[in-house]
Amino acid sequence: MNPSVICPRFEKAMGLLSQRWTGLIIYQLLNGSQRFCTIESSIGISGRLLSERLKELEKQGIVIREVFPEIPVRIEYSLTEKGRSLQPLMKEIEKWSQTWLEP
Amino acid sequence: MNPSVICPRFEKAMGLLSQRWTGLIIYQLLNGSQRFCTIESSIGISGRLLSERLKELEKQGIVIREVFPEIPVRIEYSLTEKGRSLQPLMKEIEKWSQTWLEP
DNA sequence: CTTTCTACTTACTTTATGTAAGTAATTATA
DNA sequence: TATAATTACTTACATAAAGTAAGTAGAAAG
Repeated sequence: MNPSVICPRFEKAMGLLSQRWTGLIIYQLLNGSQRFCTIESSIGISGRLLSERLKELEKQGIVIREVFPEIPVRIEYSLTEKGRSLQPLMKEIEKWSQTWLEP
Repeated sequence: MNPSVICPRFEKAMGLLSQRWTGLIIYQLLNGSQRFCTIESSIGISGRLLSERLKELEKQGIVIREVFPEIPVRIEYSLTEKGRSLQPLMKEIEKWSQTWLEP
């Protein structure tokens, strides 16, 4: 692998999006904060990877994990401002897919 | 893996974008048609994967491969209309990355 | 006649993803 | 009371995808 010539920020963004499940998790969270098992069943990811991805997205400042100390505890994941700012991008993907892909 | 509840077209589009290198190849080809080795060195992908990705993108109708029977032969890859229609999406990624990521 | 270039392919290693089961705390059901 | 279910994970292992390096074939250049 040779060094690339493309803008490093763009490459980084692509690196994020090109990780499996990352885009779908963000897309799903654009509907509002959600619990682990809700995300899991809505996009069909396994717990193992969802856990891994959410940690990574938290580290990137895209997702926040909130613990509500009720009984039983409730844990919710939601988008930060940085995460929500991905909405126009997601809309573009939606638009393109409606125009150019079959279901 | 459970069945997902997300729009299948959106999922398909995400599946495309979330394959490593695919986005960068398309981004690169938005600058105009290019030869194998040019794409290879501009994004830093290996020949093995570039070959694989270009075949897939051709199958998806996003890229066309053209052979110019000169001596020596010249082979160029370019975007179809479907491929070029990804430009607004790419611009959004660019925009987001400029605002929210560090290089 | 050996090296270089282009557009690949093949063989092999490493990393990522998928699958299944397990855990701990709590709650619901028979 | 015992058993099953729920939530938010983790662990262990199998398979698939990606990375690395070398090879190939045809042509041209030194």
